[in-house]
Amino acid sequence: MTLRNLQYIKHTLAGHGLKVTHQRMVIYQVLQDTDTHPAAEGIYEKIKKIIPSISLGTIYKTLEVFVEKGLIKRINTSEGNMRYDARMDNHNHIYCTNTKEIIDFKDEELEMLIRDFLKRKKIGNFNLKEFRLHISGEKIDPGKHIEIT
Amino acid sequence: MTLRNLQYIKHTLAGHGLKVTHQRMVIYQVLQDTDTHPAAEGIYEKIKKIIPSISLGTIYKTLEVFVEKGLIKRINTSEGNMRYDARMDNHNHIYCTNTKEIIDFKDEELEMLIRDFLKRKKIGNFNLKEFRLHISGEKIDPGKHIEIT
DNA sequence: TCTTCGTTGATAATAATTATTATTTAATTT
DNA sequence: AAATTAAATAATAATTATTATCAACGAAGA
Repeated sequence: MTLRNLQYIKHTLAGHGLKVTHQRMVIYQVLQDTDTHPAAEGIYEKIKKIIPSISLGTIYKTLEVFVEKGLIKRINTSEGNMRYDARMDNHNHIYCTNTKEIIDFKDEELEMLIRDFLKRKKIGNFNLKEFRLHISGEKIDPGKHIEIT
Repeated sequence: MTLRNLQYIKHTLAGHGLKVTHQRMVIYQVLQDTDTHPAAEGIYEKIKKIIPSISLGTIYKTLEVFVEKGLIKRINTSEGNMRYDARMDNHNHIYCTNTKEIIDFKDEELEMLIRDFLKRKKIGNFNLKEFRLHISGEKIDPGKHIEIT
């Protein structure tokens, strides 16, 4: 965690009306450095290595506050637990039903395609916030990565 | 529940390798007649009106079995509970973040658009099963319906 | 009808999350 | 810089959602 990052994180938290605490800084930093969309428990394990005294309740509370303030997003899953995403730009998700991985997938063309479609297709009495394509299936070799070309 | 439907449901359950029981028939029928994507608790309330002796555990077990056999689908949500969808054709979902409603939205053009895109965009080491567009936002008047035109 | 085996209902157990509260910490005031 | 205030944290209890267990029951075939 560089000094530059530290300042940036402080600024981000404060800018969202949050009191800057060590716990929040570390949690936010760890989320920023993760693209695996972890659950609370997984985040807890990572943070414990940095702040051994952290409480699981603090993780939950902090995640809730971050979601509320628009710093991170909750991810839609059909599993029994919640997962989080610190990436706030529009992007899609690929779900692997056996490894439970959620892989980011950004594509400008797809985004334009859908955005354009939705512009034509009017949804009345509804204030559209965002859209995301959920692609689901199974990795063929669970040990290897998915490759998008 | 007409006699015709009864026969159809029996056939559907048996056709998926399930023993035909009164509970399963009623649960499947109710799911078929619902497009609100209810949670287990909501389904339980509906079924209790028809089979007062039903147990919540039976609802959960039955839903699990139905999902496993491909009769219904679990829906991805960012809430703390699971929701179910008996509609098995490809369609998309509109999420209202304040009423927690999930509204079906089917559009052939959109489907073609995405299907065509995915055909060009190859995802390696991945066996694609399905895709769905998740649209989220808020109803402007929560008392009224969303209108897609 | 009898038998078999899966299903159901009742309930206990577990997992995930939220709530509570005393203590600690950051920010504010003096 | 010390004192004050208000909010955040840690520890833990409580709640919610879901899954597991098991005796009794019911469906389907012999």
